Amino acid sequence: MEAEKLDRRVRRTRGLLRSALLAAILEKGYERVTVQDIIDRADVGRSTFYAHFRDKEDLLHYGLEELRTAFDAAAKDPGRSPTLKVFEHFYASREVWRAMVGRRGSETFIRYLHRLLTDLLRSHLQTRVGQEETRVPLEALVEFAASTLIGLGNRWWLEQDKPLSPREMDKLYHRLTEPGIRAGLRPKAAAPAAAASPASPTD
Amino acid sequence: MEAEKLDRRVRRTRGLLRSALLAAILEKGYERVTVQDIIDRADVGRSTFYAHFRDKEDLLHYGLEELRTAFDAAAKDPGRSPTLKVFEHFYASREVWRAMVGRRGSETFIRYLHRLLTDLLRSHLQTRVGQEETRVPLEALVEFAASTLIGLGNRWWLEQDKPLSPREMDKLYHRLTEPGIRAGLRPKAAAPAAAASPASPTD
DNA sequence: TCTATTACCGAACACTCTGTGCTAGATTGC
DNA sequence: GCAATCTAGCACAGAGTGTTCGGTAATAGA
Repeated sequence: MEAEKLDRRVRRTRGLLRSALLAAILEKGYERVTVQDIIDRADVGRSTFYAHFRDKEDLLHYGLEELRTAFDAAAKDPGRSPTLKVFEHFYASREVWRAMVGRRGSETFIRYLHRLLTDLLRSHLQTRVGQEETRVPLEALVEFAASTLIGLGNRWWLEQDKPLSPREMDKLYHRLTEPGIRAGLRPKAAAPAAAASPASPTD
Repeated sequence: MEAEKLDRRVRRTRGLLRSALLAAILEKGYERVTVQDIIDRADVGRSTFYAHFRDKEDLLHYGLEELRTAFDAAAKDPGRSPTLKVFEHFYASREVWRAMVGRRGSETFIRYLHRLLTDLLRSHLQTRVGQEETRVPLEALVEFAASTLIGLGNRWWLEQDKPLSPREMDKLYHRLTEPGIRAGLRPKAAAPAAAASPASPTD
């Protein structure tokens, strides 16, 4: 993307900083990591750090660029379930995700992730529903899908000793969310028979 | 609870600190509030603060005690939907909740809230399902219900200009989650007719 | 009302971290 | 090889944290 034409020293420095951040996160969790930690670990001068990044968060975003592009790609691929792609990402580097989202996780990061996922799911749901006016505001559905994805995916799934495979997880996710989303997406149709009791009419 | 037998000065100080924290949160968001802010606002000595609370977060928890007891009560009342109670709480002080959970919100706090809600929902689901072995691990369902409650309730609902009433919100919540929960709770029964496509042979 | 107890104040202190500025020296691209 | 660019290292001001301590008030209880 832009990684080619840079001075070798710059590539080196940024690379060092990125891995130092990652290592530090794994060790103590993002929130507790300080710029000091990072530059010590990377063995890079203080001023050098600030020559490249505004602060810790800036560096984080830089390190997460590939993630965003991966998600964007997933959103544009209409073929397969975008959530499976997400779960695969989670699974592939679960230690990192655990450190980022779990107990010692990072608020900043979760917020960032949340935004990525809402963007992803919004565009997915939008193509799915077309122009129809949905029974429930689309944004609510997006929020529903996204928070479940993070909650279930990170706060539950990855905390397990022996997590399900991404595919199974995706299946589980859909089993839980699909009915609700379907109900919400459906245009203004027959009497809903509300929620609590009957609940029968899936399709 | 324990508020009776305390020295009047102690009550005063803690009260001042609690409201100072609240005010500061409303103004700049929890994360940006410093101990300095709090004691300035409360006009209380620095050492006094630390005589009562370990840090900012400790004070927050103290200020949230009533919330916990309210939720505990809701959990023990088998009559009505516990989530409605929660939504009513949210609605009653939406400015605060917005400040705590919204844009400038606090992930520390969300984490805390998340725990409260998982406890609440776990006990609710548990009584509901009894001894049956559920199709989906109960913890996953709890997580599903809780993250949806926070996401939908705080990140979407309260951010609206003219939010639905708590009752409507509760209905919406159930419309989205009930089908999934039902599917997950159901013991190992007949062919599910699953979710997305066939997804058949689960186990 | 008196008194022993308890809580508060304020200021100082050591500490950690942040972000900026500057110069001398090393590496790089060409 | 040489000019351009990057890095190291250090010093600095500023903000915040959490602790300590002696003096001063307010309180509870008799």
